[in-house]
Amino acid sequence: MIEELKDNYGHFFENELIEEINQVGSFKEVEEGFELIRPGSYIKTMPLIISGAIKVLREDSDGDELLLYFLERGDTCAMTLSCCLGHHKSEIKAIAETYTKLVMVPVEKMEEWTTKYKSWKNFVFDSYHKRLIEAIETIDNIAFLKMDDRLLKYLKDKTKINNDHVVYNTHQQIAYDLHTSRVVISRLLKKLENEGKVKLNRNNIEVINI
Amino acid sequence: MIEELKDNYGHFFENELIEEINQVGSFKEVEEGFELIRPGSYIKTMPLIISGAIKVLREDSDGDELLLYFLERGDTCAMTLSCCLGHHKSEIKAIAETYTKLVMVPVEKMEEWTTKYKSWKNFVFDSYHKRLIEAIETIDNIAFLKMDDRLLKYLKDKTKINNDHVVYNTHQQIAYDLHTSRVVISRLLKKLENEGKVKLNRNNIEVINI
DNA sequence: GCAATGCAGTAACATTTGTTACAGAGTGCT
DNA sequence: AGCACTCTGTAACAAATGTTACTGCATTGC
Repeated sequence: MIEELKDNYGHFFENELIEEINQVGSFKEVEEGFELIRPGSYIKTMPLIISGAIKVLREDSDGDELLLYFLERGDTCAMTLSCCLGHHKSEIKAIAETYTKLVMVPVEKMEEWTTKYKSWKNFVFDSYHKRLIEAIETIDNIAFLKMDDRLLKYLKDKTKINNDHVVYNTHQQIAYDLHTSRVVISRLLKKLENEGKVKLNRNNIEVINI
Repeated sequence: MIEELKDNYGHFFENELIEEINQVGSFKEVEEGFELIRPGSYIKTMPLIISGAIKVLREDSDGDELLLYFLERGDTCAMTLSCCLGHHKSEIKAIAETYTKLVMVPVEKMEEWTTKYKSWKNFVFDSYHKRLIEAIETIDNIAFLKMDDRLLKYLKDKTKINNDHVVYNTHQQIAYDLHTSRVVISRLLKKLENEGKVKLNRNNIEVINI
């Protein structure tokens, strides 16, 4: 585990901190679709992502969903951070987007380290900043973009995150993430296909040129 | 100034910190409508709000606006925080919603204090958490609510922030905040009036029962 | 092979939101 | 009073999005 920590967090963290993470953290591998965080739960460990990707969703009281953003290697979940440090409930849901490797760090340590290691404190501040920016970007998208542009952006993000120009999703799944209906997504995808930007297959979408 | 600091931040901060804020901070009073932060600018001082309210907006490249949230007594601007600590550009615009009293703290101190005072570090973490939550609530509103509910929520927030059941705004101003058109707001307000929830006057809206 | 199931395509329609245009009422100024 | 200006109300229309219903195709399991 220590090698993977060094590779992914070595430029942020001092060696001592890496060693400490290695001692108290537990290594975890999860399959695609694994639910890491459910809304309303209290969180006792914090994930540091080694590889893979996690998608973070907002869920409203009716169970309607909306994709907030993706987390990647080197990221951590700011909501978990603030839940741990502030002892609040989770407001979000996190699901493994791909097969993902994580190191889980217990809450108590996190707080201790914000005093002990400057690099950890900065990492925490930086994570907050990034998540705040991403939340605001999500607001931009919903508020200023129409559904066709949001769909395009979604496809772009997916291909980037998964490093694959084919998006293995049904129209229904995309509709959930963007909080709209399957019919709307099918309609817009068809339009994109006619424009030569994607090729539609069963259960996947080839992104050609966007 | 020190009395006002003690009254508003005394429960968070140690006396020494209060004293230090008093020494290095500068007191500032701004009129309603004063632009505190403009997007793209670098920020060199951080505001602590003593009294009044500030509205924080997102602006897109076309100059379209969207209200993100209000800040009140005891709050600070998380975006300023992260801009200062991370030395990024501002992504938002902040305007005094009412006559507002502030203490402006220079950036250098802010960073120093995160190490020196535990209460300051926690205040910073807590501010981040609150802003992240509010950004996510804004996402909820835009994504899950229709315009009529968003308008209702806006009126509620305004009456609360200004502590006045009359909202002194033109329909056009509300339309800017909610990123829609004046006609839409007029239409929906008329509907609310017919439902007995508001009373419409020239340049103001009496909130009756929402 | 055949039934059951899930997925995608499409039409027809409803609703919500945005746009344009214009009228009238209130306000402030001279 | 007369004028310019801003604000609000309203109609008529356009566009975007959401809903329902039905079709056929591919896959799976029997």
